[in-house]
Amino acid sequence: MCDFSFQMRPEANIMYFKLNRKFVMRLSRYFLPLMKETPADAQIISHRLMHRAGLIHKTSAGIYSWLPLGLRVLENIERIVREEQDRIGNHYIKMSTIQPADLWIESGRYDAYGKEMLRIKDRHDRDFLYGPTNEEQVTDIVRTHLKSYKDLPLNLYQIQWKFRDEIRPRFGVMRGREFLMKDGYSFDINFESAKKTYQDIFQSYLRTFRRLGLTAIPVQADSGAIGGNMSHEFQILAETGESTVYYDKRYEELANSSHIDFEELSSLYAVDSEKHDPATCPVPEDQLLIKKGIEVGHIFYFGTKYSAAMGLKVTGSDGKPFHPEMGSYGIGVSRLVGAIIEASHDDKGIIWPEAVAPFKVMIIDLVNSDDATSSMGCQLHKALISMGIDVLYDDRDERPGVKFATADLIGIPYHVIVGKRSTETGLVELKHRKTGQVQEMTIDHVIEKFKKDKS
RNA sequence: CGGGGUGUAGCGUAGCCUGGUAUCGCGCUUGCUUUGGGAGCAAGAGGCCGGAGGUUCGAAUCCUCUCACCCCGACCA
Repeated sequence: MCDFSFQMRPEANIMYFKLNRKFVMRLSRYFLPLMKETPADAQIISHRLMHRAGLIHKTSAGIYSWLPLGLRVLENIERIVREEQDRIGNHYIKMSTIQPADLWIESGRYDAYGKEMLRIKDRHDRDFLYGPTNEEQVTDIVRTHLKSYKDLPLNLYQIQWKFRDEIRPRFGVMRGREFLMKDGYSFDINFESAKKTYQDIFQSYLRTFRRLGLTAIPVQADSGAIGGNMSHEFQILAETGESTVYYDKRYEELANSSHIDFEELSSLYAVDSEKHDPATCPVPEDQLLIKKGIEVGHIFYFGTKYSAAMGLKVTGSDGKPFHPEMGSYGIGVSRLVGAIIEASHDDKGIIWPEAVAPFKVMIIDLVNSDDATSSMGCQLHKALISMGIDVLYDDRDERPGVKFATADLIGIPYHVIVGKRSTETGLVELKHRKTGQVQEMTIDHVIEKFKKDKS
């Protein structure tokens, strides 16, 4: 048993001490309901793995609760998305999930939205809805507080739960009815400024997805009556994707280059199967890639559609009121958890990209009963935690095979294996989940390695 | 919403056609042995068979209704 002198309640199934803002996570006390067998209703790999690895619990069709390990991933994604939003000067807000129907009647979408919208009545028989999206609501907020062109451009975003009563939810969190989404809304003084905003966000999205360990292909999407290239879907490539993406080979090199050029990227050919026409496709056949994609982001410019319908006006520099130009920008945060697994797994389980992994390191202590061995695991555990690294310590009384299988299944990027041999040689094994590479080294060496990683 | 299918212990399942109060595996509990890739033996705990009604001496099984869930299609971050 790993003895932390400052621990309060070793038996408690709670986080019980805090050091450098990291908590001790002993697997024997962690709430991680693993499953050897897959629930019969899970069809695709990410859904199965999410259940088996104890990430989620199904509440109802297309509605999930997030368990500790899954929530850590969800919040890591959320954090990265926020950091990238804040970096380009967008403002973080949180709108209510429940909205009055009146707002939607104003925009004309209350009837247009149909059964996908979850409609609710309160005790006074007034009509409300659980928000499927928030254009009306944000427009309402802005119209009451925004008065002058000097307040523009403005971009408000939130990360909030939404509900769309899909006819047929499927694929777990990838097509749920309740889902967590980053939705942002921009307000600009004119088209030129709106275009600049759009481009900034386009680039920011590519950076965001890259940080999440993904390659996203921005695919031209319908921009309705406005036309032009002012609507893009961001697709990440995975065999189980629902859409088929046709795109120029050059995308992959450009998307991975250090600087992102909007004009260059958006001029390349990338469309979905509906838009692809071999007759008019400008890309030679040997340079055209056809892959399955999962849509994880969608951005579009829609001009004054809502500002006009809902009477959002500000005073211009000429003293006259005008309707700001708007756009909206979504990232499917909860969907990304599934999408990342689709893009990154093997037959043993999940392989988390480091940036979103629930823990960075898993210490696999093979012989807990052995004092010397467990103290090696402990020593490392304490050292890594004090460095601010998230560590999950497998101190369970289980056989080695079970521990290895668990570590592989839940996909922690680095495994440190402390075994009987370690006490004799003073060496532990550092294993990289993704490559399977194993190196023997001393504990100090492991600590050094992660120190370097951090800097 | 149209078409197809499934509800039996926490999970995966047998039994249903041919009615007689439920099978097996995993997991869980206890003990002993084991310990570098999901251990072995032994002893246990756990199920008003999705729900309601009906047929019958008797229903997991047959009939009717209902609810939930899954798959294929059209829609969507």
